[in-house]
Amino acid sequence: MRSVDDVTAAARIREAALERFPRDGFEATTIRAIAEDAGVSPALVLHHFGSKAGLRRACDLHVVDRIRTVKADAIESDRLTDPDMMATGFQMAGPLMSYMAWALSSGSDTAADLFDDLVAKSVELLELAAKHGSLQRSPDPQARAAVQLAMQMGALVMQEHLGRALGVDPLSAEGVMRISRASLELFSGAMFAPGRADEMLRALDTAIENTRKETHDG
Amino acid sequence: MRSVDDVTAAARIREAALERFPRDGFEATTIRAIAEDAGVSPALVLHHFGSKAGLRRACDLHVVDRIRTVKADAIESDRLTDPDMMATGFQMAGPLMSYMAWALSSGSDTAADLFDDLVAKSVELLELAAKHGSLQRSPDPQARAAVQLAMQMGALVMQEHLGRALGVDPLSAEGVMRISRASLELFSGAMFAPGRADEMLRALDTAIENTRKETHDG
DNA sequence: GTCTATATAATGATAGAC
DNA sequence: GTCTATCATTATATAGAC
Repeated sequence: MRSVDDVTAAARIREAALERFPRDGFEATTIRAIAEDAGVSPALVLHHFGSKAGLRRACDLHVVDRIRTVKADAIESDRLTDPDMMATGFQMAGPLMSYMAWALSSGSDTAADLFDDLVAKSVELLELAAKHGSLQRSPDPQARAAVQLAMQMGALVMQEHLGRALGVDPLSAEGVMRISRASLELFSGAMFAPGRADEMLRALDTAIENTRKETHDG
Repeated sequence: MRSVDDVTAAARIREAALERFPRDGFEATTIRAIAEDAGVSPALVLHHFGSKAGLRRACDLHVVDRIRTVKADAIESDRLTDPDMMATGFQMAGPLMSYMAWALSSGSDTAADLFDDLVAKSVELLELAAKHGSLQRSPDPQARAAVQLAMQMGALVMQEHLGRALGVDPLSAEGVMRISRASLELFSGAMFAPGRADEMLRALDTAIENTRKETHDG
């Protein structure tokens, strides 16, 4: 029999750290504070995780592992509709993704590995969707996937500011809706006057081509 | 007569902090390290800025002030073409914007104020562009502007991962080009099959409408 | 597994000479 | 304005009892 508060001390410690690290930062978070949150002594934290760095590594691994599972399930079960993909960062595994975004922003190797894997997976899936005809191929699929993921994760890091600028809790139903809608609108090209986007894209491609020539000449 | 390295000690200290804070984090950066970078004693850092927090505040204010100036100039001189707006975070004031992105991600009030101002300014400019016909109005301009800015700033925070995933220095000419192009492609709707984006947008609007009804009923 | 007590090290900050 | 020397605090981490 195991109630909500009756998990092992190690798990409680990890959960406390999972909440504190992103909110206060790694250095600013003290073992003492985590111990108090978890209702244990500071020494027990070290006993279970060896060091503060060890605790962080355990948190990183835990989150990354759960995200991998969730993603694998989503892909398996074909629950990977496109609108979901856009809003995925703000829904579903909200806290999980928030931690992941923080981990990325503060230099976690474990999170970096997952980032690379997610980009690779996204490139694969995009290629699949292109074959199926629901999405269009990019001339630089790697860059498109990486930039999109960076933007999603980045927006997650900016949650606080997003919420304040919009006057809503970004994780509330209304917040998620407005942010999802705005994301989709941005990614749909609805912002541009018809034809304008393509025109700009071509201009940029020309500029890129010129740069490449210069590089090869010089 | 004033050579590059012969600026005032206070300025050297500030520049060192400007580089260290985003790279190592505020807490992880020691006054001693900054002092060494600037070639002065730790005590002089405190003498000029009062405290570590004071030094950070000085950095925040300095960066925010310079960004405000740059933005104002850009608007004044009409150098605010749309492709520039997209890539703005990665070009021009690269280091400036990188610091700003870090400041936002680590809870700077000063940076938060600028964020809000930039969103407001963007809403204004977008409305102007809509009148002029080069951009289209959004049903939720505030959300669109805020999400776009959050994504740009967020991508900046993710620079390191972007660079690694792409195999290029994200601030090199090639890196900026590829990232800019991918951004533009994403924001142009080129990813979606024709009609698909509008369809999804309508579906989301219906969902939002339903949520709103439920909220008013319940 | 969990605690109390403590060692050790590093940091922000101060005092005061020059 | 700039330094040297030092204080006071606080943090991680360890030792060892229960």
